[in-house]
Amino acid sequence: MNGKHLVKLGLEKKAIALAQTAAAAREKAGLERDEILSELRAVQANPDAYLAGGVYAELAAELAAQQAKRDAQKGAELRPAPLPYPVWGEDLIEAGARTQMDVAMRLPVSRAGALMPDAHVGYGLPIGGVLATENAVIPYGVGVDIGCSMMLSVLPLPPQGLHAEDGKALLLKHTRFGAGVAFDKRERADHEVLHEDTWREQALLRHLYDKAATQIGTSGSGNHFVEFGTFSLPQPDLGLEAGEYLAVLSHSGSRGFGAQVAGHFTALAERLHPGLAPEAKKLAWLPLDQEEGQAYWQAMNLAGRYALANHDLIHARLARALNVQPLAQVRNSHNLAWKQMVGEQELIVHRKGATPAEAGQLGLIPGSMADPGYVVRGRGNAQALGSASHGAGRVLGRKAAERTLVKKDVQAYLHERGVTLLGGGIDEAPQAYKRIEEVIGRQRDLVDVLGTFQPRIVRMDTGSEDV
DNA sequence: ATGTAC
Repeated sequence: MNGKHLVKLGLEKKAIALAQTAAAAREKAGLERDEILSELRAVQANPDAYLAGGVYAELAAELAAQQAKRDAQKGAELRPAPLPYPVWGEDLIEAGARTQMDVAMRLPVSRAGALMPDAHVGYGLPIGGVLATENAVIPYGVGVDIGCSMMLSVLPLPPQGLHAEDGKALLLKHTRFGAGVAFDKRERADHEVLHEDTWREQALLRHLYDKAATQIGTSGSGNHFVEFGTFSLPQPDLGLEAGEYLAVLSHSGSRGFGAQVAGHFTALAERLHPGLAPEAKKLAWLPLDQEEGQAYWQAMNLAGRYALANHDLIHARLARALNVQPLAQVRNSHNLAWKQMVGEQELIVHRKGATPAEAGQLGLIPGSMADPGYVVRGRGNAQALGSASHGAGRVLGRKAAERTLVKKDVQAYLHERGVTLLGGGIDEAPQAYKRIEEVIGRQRDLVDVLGTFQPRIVRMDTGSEDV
């Protein structure tokens, strides 16, 4: 018996060495070469039957591992063509976002999807993408800012009840912006989310608890904001009379805590799918029936609750400072995955920059620092998987905005609309966004508009170049 | 989006 006979069986290097050892033992036991080759074929055909023990056990283990790897590669193969998916506001969507959605719809775990009219390019799934998968959750299908969300508090005050200078002072005192920011220990608020047992159920969560506790109630950077403005309600709704109210609108996420959860599980998902095609690398998933998928699901939902807790504290501080109780509140997450019935099947519906819009569900779709936000009620459109856009969507990337836009034009835009801005970079200028009126106009079959919010006093993080 | 290290 020599290597050639084993190569002919189709064995690889490591398996050949193991087969040679086993074959030598069988020769010693007095078997002929043909008998041994026949035994080896039997091991190859069904390695699992030889795992328990005997001369072929090690070879069988190697062959079984190779088979498992081949199965995993095969399970990671993309479909040759994307499953079809509907698009809202196709004329508003750049080609790159379509290309990304096409790749997502070629994943073997994908079952349905939709693209919202604010869609633009992101990492993995495009922003404005909705993707339903079977027994799989994709960390980059949720996004880096897990649980990123909106909240509105309608206050029992007239819109003119707060002067710009007073509003500015309140925002400066009660909100915190910037990467890495936290409240001083003295000012730190508590929230029930910090008392959940969940934090103790994973090493990662235990590790991130202190960061989460120090950053709770803060707003972060990028497109996050807290603003006072005028809420206009043309018809009675939300338990309110029609009219105009002073209101607070916030956009915030899960801060450093969520970002680290996202980073950890994205890396884990990529390691689990080494055979995934390069264009789909950032769409690596975690099987929900395995430990890794369960762990992400638990951490993701905690980050979702934590993000909403941030809003709770922001709104509570401002309402308390004004000595009022909100008349009504609306909130929704727009970066998260949900278990949802799609047809007859329970699927994992990822919304990455998409507002849940099941029939009757309330949601908030902001425009920009100076454009109106919309308070909406979902229409439960099944083709959109019960979703709508999460905002206007970028028309210029951050760098393009910095290159193209001029401070003076942004200031004029703000002035025309009577908006006072604290912080805010040129990369967040209204001109960097699609026209929210058009984006809303493209999704009349997804949501009904019940009210609008016009920003008046806006706080954001200081951008690379201030406005 | 985060806040550190391609």
